[in-house]
Amino acid sequence: MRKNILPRKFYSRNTLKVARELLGCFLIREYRGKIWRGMITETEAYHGEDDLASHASCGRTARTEIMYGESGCAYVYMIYGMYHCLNVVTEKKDFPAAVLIRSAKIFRRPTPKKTKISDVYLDGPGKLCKFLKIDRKLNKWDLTKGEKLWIERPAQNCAKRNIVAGRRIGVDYAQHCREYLWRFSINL
DNA sequence: AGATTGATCCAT
DNA sequence: TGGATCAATCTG
Repeated sequence: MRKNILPRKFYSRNTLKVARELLGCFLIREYRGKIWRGMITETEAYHGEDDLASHASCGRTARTEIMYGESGCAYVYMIYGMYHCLNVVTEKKDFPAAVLIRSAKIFRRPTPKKTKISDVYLDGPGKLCKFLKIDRKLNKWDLTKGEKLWIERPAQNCAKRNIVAGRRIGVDYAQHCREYLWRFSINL
């Protein structure tokens, strides 16, 4: 049981590689006795202090400290006063980086079982967190523990097929970094 | 294109 | 302590 949890060494690598390989992985949320399970379909990489789109571009603060911390932990922040965004910390300790989980397809029934109830496609980090009851209480949560919130390996590796790369969303202020093709998605 | 909404950060 | 800023979403 739960032997497919992504280990810390998965996260403790190059952020772009992690962002690509998270596509097709299963995001799992356990909350008040219920378990939601879904496939990650869209991610964005935020990598290093040189990345002007990253919160870490201004260095260490109380808020960004988590991005410098142990990989495999959640970085959850509130944005625009209304929404939360879920990120997973990557790279070695003291290098600030994370992958934003933007979209996922949430299964409303166990995967193999055919059902008339449609799955939920959560396109957008705010909607994703709202549906999965993810807020700042999960900031700094260790995703390798396999409790409350974790990620499991995909049935098949999507990294080598069907990945679309594009500009990151909402980072027009980030000068030349806005051009980076650091957003990755797979078509369902 | 505008309104919403609150944590964060830094200059007072 | 005040105000500008913001990796979003919905409405029209």
